[in-house]
Amino acid sequence: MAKKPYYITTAIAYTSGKPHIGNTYEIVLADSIARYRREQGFDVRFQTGTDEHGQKIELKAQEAGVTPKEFVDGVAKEIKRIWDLMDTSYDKFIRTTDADHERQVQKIFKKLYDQGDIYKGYYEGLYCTPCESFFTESQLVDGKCPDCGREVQPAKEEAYFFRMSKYAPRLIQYINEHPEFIQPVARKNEMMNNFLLPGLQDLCVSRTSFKWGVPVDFDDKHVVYVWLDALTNYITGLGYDCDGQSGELFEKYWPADLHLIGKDIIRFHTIYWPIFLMALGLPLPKQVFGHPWLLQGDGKMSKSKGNVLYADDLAEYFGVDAVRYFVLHEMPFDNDGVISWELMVERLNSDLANTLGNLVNRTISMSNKYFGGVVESTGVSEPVDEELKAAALEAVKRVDAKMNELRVADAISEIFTLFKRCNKYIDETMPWALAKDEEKKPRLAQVLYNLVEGICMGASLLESFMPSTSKKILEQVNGSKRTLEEMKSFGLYPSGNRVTEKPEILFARLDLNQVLEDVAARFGSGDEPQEEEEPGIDIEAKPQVTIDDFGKLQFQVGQVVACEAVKKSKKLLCSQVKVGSRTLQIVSGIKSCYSPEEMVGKKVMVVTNLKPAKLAGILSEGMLLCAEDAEGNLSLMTPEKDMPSGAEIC
RNA sequence: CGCGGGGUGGAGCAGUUCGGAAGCUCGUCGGGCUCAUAACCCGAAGGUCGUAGGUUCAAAUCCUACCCCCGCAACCA
Repeated sequence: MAKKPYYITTAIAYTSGKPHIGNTYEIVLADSIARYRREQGFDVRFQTGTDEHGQKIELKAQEAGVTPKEFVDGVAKEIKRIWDLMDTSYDKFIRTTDADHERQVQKIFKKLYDQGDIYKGYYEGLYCTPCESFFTESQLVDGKCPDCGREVQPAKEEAYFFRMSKYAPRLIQYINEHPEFIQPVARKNEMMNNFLLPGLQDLCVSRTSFKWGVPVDFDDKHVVYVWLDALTNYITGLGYDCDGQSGELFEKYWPADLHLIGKDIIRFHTIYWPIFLMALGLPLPKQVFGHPWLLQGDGKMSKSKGNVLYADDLAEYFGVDAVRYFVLHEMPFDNDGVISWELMVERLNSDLANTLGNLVNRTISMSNKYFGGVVESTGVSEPVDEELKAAALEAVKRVDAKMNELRVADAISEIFTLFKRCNKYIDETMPWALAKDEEKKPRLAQVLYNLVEGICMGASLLESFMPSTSKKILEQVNGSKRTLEEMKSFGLYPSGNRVTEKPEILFARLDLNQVLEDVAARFGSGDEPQEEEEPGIDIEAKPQVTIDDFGKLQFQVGQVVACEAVKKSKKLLCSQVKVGSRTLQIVSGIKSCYSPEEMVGKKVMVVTNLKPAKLAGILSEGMLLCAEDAEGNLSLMTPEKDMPSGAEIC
């Protein structure tokens, strides 16, 4: 019987920088699903890759002083390295700069244009010529350019648009008829109510403002903008050809069974992507799962304790499988998960070292101690054996059920429930007591056999999530990896097999305080500022100015006489600042670091000749000067000795 | 009234769709055991389920109002 195809994709990673643990989570999650589907007997194709075009990359490359292509080559290589390090079993790593992808994007664009779904129009807005940027009415500050403060003119930029509205009714119908299409279901209403039902806007699918993209081949001023380029990777990666010359892979694997993406881009995958596909006359993917995010600890402890987490750093510290376990286990199904050093150490010690590692270790030790490593089934059973057996068989079913719902974290928990049951079984049967009585040796043998069997089944189930750990355990107990089919029965371990003589510690316990010290030493300065080696921060350099330029600015000491939070704003405080005989109203984005109460009475450094502007609807007549560190912490500049309000700073 | 997510024992979470005895993991405390990685097993303490109303025989769950936290958007002059 031919295997059923199963096509799973991750979102392609944007090559603007090194992926952190949150990005890595997605590929590991996809990998565990892909591996499990293979277990279930599907012919799986698993695709991931990188999204490499766009203005941001053009800029980043410029800053780095390399060509965009050189820039993305470097980042893509890094991303691939991390995906490989994490032991992910993808079949295809597509890059949007791949020649065949680019060519196909052009053809698709042309086809959609020819059939009237894409039309040339104008992107209208208010344009600031020096900044080369469009703004909407609401973005303007005081009717001026928010970046430079100059006048803006209504202007049009030529652009191609996709006629979304044409397909909206069909999509609405599709979504209603396929309740499983958008996962988790809660997101479905969000999409319907916010975008589809109010009426879809046509989507701008080209840009002329930057060059780093797939050129529109019949109009070379334009490059294809983001979504038509990025989303189509799912089909171009299979060798789709819109002239009907698609390859075998495409015929076999499309439509995709699962697009695994972050919840932030659900809209693009459940609205624009299906509509593009409809326009191409292709079937829609069966399911889009917008997974939640993995957050890094709480904001406060973040960077100072080295909280910018990268998969490779973590893997080096904990091991690849431990990191896979952390991200898979900490991520609930539809809520954001948290990851922090404390939590990782807790999981490592309690689940991986204590429950699993120690179970394997003690079982092998006993086999060696009592039977020279030989594991034999003697058939001397007791009722308690049935409970262990049931737990093992039950675990297989439960894992399967959870995986079919994509509840990966729950599936792993089921496996660990089995390991815990094994530990309990040891206490119930007390092998060390049996060992004291020569007549009970056959019973003792059976107990150990049952344990080894339970471990084999657990280890086999673990393969999708922690592949190398699974392998290591099976090697140590000298068992073979079971298929799901084989795991319908308990007792397949070959009686008389010999376990390893020296069990290797699978996961060593770590001391939390030691870890935190290491982390502080490695990644950050820790809580106590280390005077001798404060790294300092570099910021983007601005062009040199003359003394005359400088002279245009007026700085004075001011005293805050009143201060209140600006309503409807999360960052702004509005202060009344006495400068000499004047009182200026100044709005500043410092609410995160200063309360209105503590502001009152402070002597501060003020730019007093700045042209007034409105912020959040409130007039601001100056600017309070602050120092800002890399984490966004602010410190007001105040005179080192007491100075009267109005004193000039020069 | 910008959009969205969330508030459940010390920590992290499940449970809320479709009301029906507050659960899991970790931590703490007590006990057991000694094969094992100071591990494993058992037990206990600990919660006004954000607040205030309402519906109901019954509310963590449904309704109303409000408070707080977190992302994003917009202003961070």
